[in-house]
Amino acid sequence: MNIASLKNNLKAVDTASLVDKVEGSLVELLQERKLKVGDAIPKEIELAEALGVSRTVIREALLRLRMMGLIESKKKKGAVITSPDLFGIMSKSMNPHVLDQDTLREMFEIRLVLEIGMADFLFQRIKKEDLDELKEIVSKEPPVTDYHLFNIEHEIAFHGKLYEITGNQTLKKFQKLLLPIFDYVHNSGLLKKQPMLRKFVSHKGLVDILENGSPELFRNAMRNHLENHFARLFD
Amino acid sequence: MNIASLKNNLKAVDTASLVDKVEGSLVELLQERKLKVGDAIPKEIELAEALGVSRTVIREALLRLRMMGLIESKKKKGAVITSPDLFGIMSKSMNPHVLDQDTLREMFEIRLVLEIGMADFLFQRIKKEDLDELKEIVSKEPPVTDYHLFNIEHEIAFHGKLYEITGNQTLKKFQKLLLPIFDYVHNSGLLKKQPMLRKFVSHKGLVDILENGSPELFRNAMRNHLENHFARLFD
DNA sequence: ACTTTTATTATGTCATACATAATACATCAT
DNA sequence: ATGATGTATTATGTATGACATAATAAAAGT
Repeated sequence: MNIASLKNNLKAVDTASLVDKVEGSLVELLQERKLKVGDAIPKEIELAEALGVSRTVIREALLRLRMMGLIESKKKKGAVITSPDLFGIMSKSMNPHVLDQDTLREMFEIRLVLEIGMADFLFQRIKKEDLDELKEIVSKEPPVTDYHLFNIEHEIAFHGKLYEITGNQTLKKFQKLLLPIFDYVHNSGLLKKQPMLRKFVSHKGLVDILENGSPELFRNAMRNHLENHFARLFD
Repeated sequence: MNIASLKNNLKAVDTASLVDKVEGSLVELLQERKLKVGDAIPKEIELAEALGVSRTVIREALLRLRMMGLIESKKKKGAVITSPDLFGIMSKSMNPHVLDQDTLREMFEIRLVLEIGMADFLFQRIKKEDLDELKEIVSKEPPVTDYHLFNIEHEIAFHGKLYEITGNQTLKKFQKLLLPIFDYVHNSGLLKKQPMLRKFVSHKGLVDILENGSPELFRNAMRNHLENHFARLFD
């Protein structure tokens, strides 16, 4: 009898650890019973007895759920269900020092993709107050000097506001996550050369288009605005 | 003495739990010593003794690192350092049934942003073989019927290939992550109405532009191609 | 009625023992 | 000697029991 036929007859005994199984059971519990956010789940000991495993295993499984953002546990109240914050989880391992260079560069690229691609949502959801705030930010724009090719904080204020305008909280969180990466990549020797000082479409130019232009115009303008970054990636 | 002045004098005793501290120490250890991927880290007992805490605490901290994708632990070999897979981590909690509706809709939106914004990377990195493959995919495009507004598998094949062409692995993983979400959102009653059957720029049209056009043209074409989805969000 | 003290409770931490899987080493038959 | 088979070792996985600690509720005191 060869290996292949064995595989067919022996049907893979599950190699999953106890914790794995318990984790599965708990996740099921959460989504089946349609528990509302804020509801408490049973105590560790109760779970241990109900599932017939030790509290150790329950605790490890709960820890996993906690890391996934599915629950939060407080000292006395036990654990309560929470709505998972996807990027909050990622932010844990989003440490520039532990990511390899390829990944860092790719995150850098994704930021560019997002800002060019978000145009339609900007135009769909921008309000008058947003426009005013953008103008306010632009009016405070510091001059470009030789030492500081651009002012990081001002960049963050402007571009961050754009993410906010999209009305997409998840996207906004993503951006917050990308910030340290962007900073790191920009300053490390990861990319080919220092950006040129040539100015392309300015922040003010972008605002003008937001006020009077179209998504199409904005996409192209943003692409142009980010030219220095693209140049460092492509040239 | 009021609260404010207290805050200044008492300098925030760290409320972090033991596990929190140990986790921090371990992360430091990983990034300071510049350990290569595949290197083994000390055994649990050694760590426990070195840091002066119980093995329980060490284990919980290690579990966190494992969930962050920083290490992998095997039965005998102890734990080895791995390069964290950001989206692999997220995929753990990326279960449509545990995410709230707003988040789901926002993930849906992000997909649209990405596909419109990725144009420059497509043009920069596409190879002749990629173009051939895209043409091959398009040639097998099933006809549109009343029952199936579009064939999901074909959609995935085509758009997935685009992500692949960007050469951005992280982006590609992101897309894989988004797939079940997209499917779920599309089929659930989350969005306003069924997409219309009107055809806009086709897959073939997109390929033509990839061959002879420019990033600008592609962005606009993709925006048009996705019009049905946008309509469901905006109308 | 309001503050302070005490008791309760569920998670956090510790210690120890044993189970289990992966590996290395020793053994044996040919 | 070689290759298969058994045995020992080792580090993680699981179980158990105990105590610490923080948050809450209940009781006591003014």
